[in-house]
Amino acid sequence: MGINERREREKQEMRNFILRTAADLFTELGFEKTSIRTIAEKIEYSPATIYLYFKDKNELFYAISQEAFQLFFKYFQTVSQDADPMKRLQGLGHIYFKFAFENPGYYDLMFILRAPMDVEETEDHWELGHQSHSVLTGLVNECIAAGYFKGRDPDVLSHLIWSTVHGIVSLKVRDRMKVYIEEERTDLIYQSLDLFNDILEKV
Amino acid sequence: MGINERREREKQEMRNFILRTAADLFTELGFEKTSIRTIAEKIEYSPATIYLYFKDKNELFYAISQEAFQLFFKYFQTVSQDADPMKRLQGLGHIYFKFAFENPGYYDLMFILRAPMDVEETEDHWELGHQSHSVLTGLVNECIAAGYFKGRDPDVLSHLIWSTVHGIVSLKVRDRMKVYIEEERTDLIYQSLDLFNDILEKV
Amino acid sequence: MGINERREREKQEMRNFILRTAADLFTELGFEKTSIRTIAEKIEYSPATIYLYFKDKNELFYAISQEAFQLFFKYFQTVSQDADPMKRLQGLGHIYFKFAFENPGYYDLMFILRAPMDVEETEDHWELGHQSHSVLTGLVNECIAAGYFKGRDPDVLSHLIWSTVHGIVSLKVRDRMKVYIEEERTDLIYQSLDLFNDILEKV
Amino acid sequence: MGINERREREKQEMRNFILRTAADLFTELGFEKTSIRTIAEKIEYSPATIYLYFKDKNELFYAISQEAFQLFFKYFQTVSQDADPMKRLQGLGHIYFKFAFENPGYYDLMFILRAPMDVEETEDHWELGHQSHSVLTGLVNECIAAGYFKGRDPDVLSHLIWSTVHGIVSLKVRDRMKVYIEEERTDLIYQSLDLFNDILEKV
DNA sequence: CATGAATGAGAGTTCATTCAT
DNA sequence: GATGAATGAACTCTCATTCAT
Repeated sequence: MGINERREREKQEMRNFILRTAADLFTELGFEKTSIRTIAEKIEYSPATIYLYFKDKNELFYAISQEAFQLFFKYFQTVSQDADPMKRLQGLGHIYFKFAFENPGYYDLMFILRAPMDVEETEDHWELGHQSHSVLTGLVNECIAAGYFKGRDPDVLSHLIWSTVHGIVSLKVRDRMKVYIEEERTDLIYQSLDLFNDILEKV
Repeated sequence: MGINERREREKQEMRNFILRTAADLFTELGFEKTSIRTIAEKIEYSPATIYLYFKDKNELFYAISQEAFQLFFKYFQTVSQDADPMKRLQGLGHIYFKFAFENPGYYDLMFILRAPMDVEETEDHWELGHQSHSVLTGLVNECIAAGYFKGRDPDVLSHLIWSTVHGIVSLKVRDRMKVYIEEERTDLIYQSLDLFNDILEKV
Repeated sequence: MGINERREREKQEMRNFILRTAADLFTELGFEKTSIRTIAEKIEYSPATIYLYFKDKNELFYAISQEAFQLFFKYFQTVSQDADPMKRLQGLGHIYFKFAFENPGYYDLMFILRAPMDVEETEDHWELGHQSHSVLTGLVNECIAAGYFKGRDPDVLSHLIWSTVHGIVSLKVRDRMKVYIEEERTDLIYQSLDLFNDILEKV
Repeated sequence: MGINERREREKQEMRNFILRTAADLFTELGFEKTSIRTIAEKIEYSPATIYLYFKDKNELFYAISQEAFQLFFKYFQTVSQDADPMKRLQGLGHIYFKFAFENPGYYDLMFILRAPMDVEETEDHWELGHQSHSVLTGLVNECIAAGYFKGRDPDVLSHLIWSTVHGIVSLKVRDRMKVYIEEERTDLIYQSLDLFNDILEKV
């Protein structure tokens, strides 16, 4: 058993190693331009080796996506402990930004990329996505319980909030801010978020 | 003369035909996965034919993009004549939606796709984009002049507004609304927009 | 009749026009890189037009070759009228150089290019080549009659002479003089020819 | 170790196999008309395989060229040990012929083909060519030291000698001896060389 | 477990050539 | 007589994937 366990562990480590490297490359080069060979070169193994750990590029893609959602969820756990749920909700936007700008490759994968979704795995694949989303809806509901958002539908609220932060992030990530002066773009992003958080209190 | 005119017209029609088809395919498959061959097959011509109308894949991409921005701008012209600029601004969101959902391929190309921007054309290429954007900033400024958005920065406002509608649209277009019940998604989108428009008055 | 004649004449003129242009391009770009389209563009006609005057690229190639040999022969006619055949023979080398360096494209075609010789025309195609060559052999024989080249075979002599000048020219034309200092190359060529001519008298 | 050695050897053999085949095809069809596909077909491998051994068509070309110059240099090493440098110089011509007619593909590549020299390697690429050439200039200088070639410039001499043998070889290799009777061509070549060698003593 | 070797399929692109008008 | 439109065949090159060792 001990031997088998160690083997299993080593196998997992290798898998993770590949995963991390692939994720880095996705971030650096984008999905389409990241080839199995590129990954193989970076991990200093042969392309064939990758196929020992992942059935094909698709499975690799899903595994990375899984990783991404896990990390995303971890970021969400760091939400402030403030008594006021509105404060926490406002902080969540900043956490979202942090994740997106620290892991643009993951973000792309999770929320923008039109990926090969032709596999069945879809069910449990979104599991972690749901969990993260329920952090948001949870906060929205807490806000409502605390007297905010009077008369508003929580689903609509969560959707609007998500859409807004996603919109800000994805215009940036996909380089669509050319109408704004280059030096001011980063500022603009945070000002927009702050403005939105401001408004949130008045909704 | 008549002959030449007809020829010219036919040539333009063919060009448009290719353009439309390519845009559809770009939408369906993404830029990288849309090959000249795929387009050729769909229009039932040989790949070489496409090169009679476009220098290379890049030029084709730009032409589509150009078309897209033109159409986008046309949509923007239909903004209501309401005396209250806030009403007009609120209407603009609906127009934006209309464009996006009636032309999802174009939308993708314009605001989501990571495209080969390695060409020099960049200057005039974004011209129409700028024009459309200034419709938005124009309305925001009018609103300010009319007493709305007191104390707010117009650039931040326009960026937030754009980001929000873009966020709503792109989550939909890129199929990232799986956390919401399928039948309610469309409703949700419009409710979010209405909620946002609502809020706008209070900013 | 008059009409037909004029038509025939015009047709010949067009043919020649194409021929000249093609020859220029061959000189400029080399055989392989000269496409029908390139030629068409330069003459400002459509590619299809060229096929009205030449069956295919091969025939065009042969026609140019024909032209080249004609011109070559013309150059040879300018050989000096010196009483001493040795002087005339020595002058022929310079004429050969003149042709080669004034018409490097032709020279390539005639003496270097591995051309599509898959056609039957071969018989009369070399006719003019033979004529030019017999100018050389004629002079060699005259030299022998005048007492030069005692005990030497005229065929061997003519072949050696031709080979030598061709060797000098083709090393230059095909850019194989890199071992010699760039500025001295042209000089070297003429000095070698002069040296060879010098030697010739002592053979 | 033994395994790795064998693998390495096999890899080299494959590389050489491709190299030889490509050289043959370059000879037969010229550089431009020799496609990767043609080579692949001839070696009965897929086109992609060639890219495992050579980065691209250019590198393949350079590798062949390299090989060719190496072999050429080896031939030159076999020059006779005769005390009289003139004898050795005269022998060099025969060695040159031997190389050229035993390796016409290589010869073509080295001294005739208009190849894509757009790469930077040019410096060390001609290294071996220079070395071979200095064998020639060395002999010429020895001859001068021994009292031959009185009053002649060594550079001009070496250039003339090279040009002459190159001229003979390249008229043959490029099939331009149609003016001479087929059966006598080979003889003619050697007679011209002998005649030239003869003359050399009198220069 | 790891990989070197190989490949089929497909990418963008160019070109000589044809043919209806 | 001239050509616009079209194409089949060819090009170089890349990539995910397989398999014997």
